[in-house]
Amino acid sequence: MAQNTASKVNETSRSAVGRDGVLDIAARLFREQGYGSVSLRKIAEAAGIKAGSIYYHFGSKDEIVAAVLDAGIQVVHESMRDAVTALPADADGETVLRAAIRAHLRALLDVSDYTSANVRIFGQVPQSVRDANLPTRRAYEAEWDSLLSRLQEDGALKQDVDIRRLRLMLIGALNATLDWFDPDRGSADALSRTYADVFLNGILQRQDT
Amino acid sequence: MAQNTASKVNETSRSAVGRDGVLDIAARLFREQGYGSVSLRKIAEAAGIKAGSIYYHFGSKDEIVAAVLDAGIQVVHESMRDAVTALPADADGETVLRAAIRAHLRALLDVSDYTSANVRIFGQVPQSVRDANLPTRRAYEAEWDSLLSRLQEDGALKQDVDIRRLRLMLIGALNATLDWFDPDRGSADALSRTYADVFLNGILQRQDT
DNA sequence: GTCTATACTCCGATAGAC
DNA sequence: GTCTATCGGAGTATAGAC
Repeated sequence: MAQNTASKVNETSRSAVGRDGVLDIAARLFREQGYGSVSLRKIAEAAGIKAGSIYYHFGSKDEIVAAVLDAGIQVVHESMRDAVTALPADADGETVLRAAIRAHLRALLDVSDYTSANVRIFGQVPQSVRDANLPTRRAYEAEWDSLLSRLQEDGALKQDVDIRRLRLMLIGALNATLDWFDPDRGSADALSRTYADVFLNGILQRQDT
Repeated sequence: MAQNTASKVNETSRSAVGRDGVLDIAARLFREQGYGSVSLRKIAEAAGIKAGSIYYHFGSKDEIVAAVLDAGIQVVHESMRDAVTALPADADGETVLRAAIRAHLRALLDVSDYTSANVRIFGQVPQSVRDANLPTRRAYEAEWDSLLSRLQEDGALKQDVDIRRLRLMLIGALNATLDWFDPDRGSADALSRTYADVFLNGILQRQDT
């Protein structure tokens, strides 16, 4: 986010932040403190402006939150899709799934305040804001369902697992890392390997060695 | 919770709720609506009393939330420990783990507004309230670590998985069901079986059939 | 134990000057 | 684009009657 619109940069006022800057700051605060604890006054203070000035850029607090939520899904969606697309066309199912898991965790834990803010505050925002975010979410969920279905049809995944439920389990497990992930105890990439190991092969010691 | 203290029941005022009743209602509202959306006025209204009357039973809103959070962990802790203790002494690792998973999901999804409220609002409450809940949480986490370590020492679990990380992954995955679980699509017990299947054996189609 | 009444704080939002 | 000033509402909490 906050990619500079290089056009029409010659304006009179040189705000240190601008609309995208306010969004960046809001996303960071929402990720750090949750929805209820972040007031427009806090956002404004962190942005170096006054609360009333926020309304030049946004019509309401809901509008800010909605923008943060949508961007959060878009970032992780593109991250996941790009990671899978970048693989060789003949990559096997395990490789594909590992890449998707790594991309999701990277966006969530390393890259994006927007994605982590979305995961953290989605359950705290007003119903109308949640509803507005749903189409974007559905698209990302469909991407996962499509990927998992393909792997199952190729015979890489067990036939008896329901795709929707598997996606809910997988994304839910990955998103839960936000509550305890500590980069000092290991990178997001290393964590993604552990998740892939567990989901792919389980934790039971197998007798057939 | 709200177990009636059968002693000294002969009092003058016959409140329909009492302290435990207020707690029950608060837990349900927190589970349904989250922390920020539930005011003392809402709790009082649901309890059939006025907001000011809450302060006869509790010193502050934080005190209510803290009581709900502690009870939530205690319920799921006892549920899990009882389920494991009730097994035959010679139950194998897989059986033990399945029982623990089922007990956790039952408490979360079927039985207790306190447990579900805890999972839902823990990340939304003031830091001081979170801190107050930590000892109770640590005890439950230690119960899981003890169980998982025992299974690993018995050779039931793979040797290369870190117990703490495994516990975080497992509890996180189970708790995440709260966001999407729908009893119309299958029972909590059935869901617990799917989680056990995935965590124990993974989702990869195995060639050694 | 519950009521009414109220103090105090903070919030989202608006109006108008610059 | 940002400022100051302010409105109306809702929140937690307290005091004192019953």
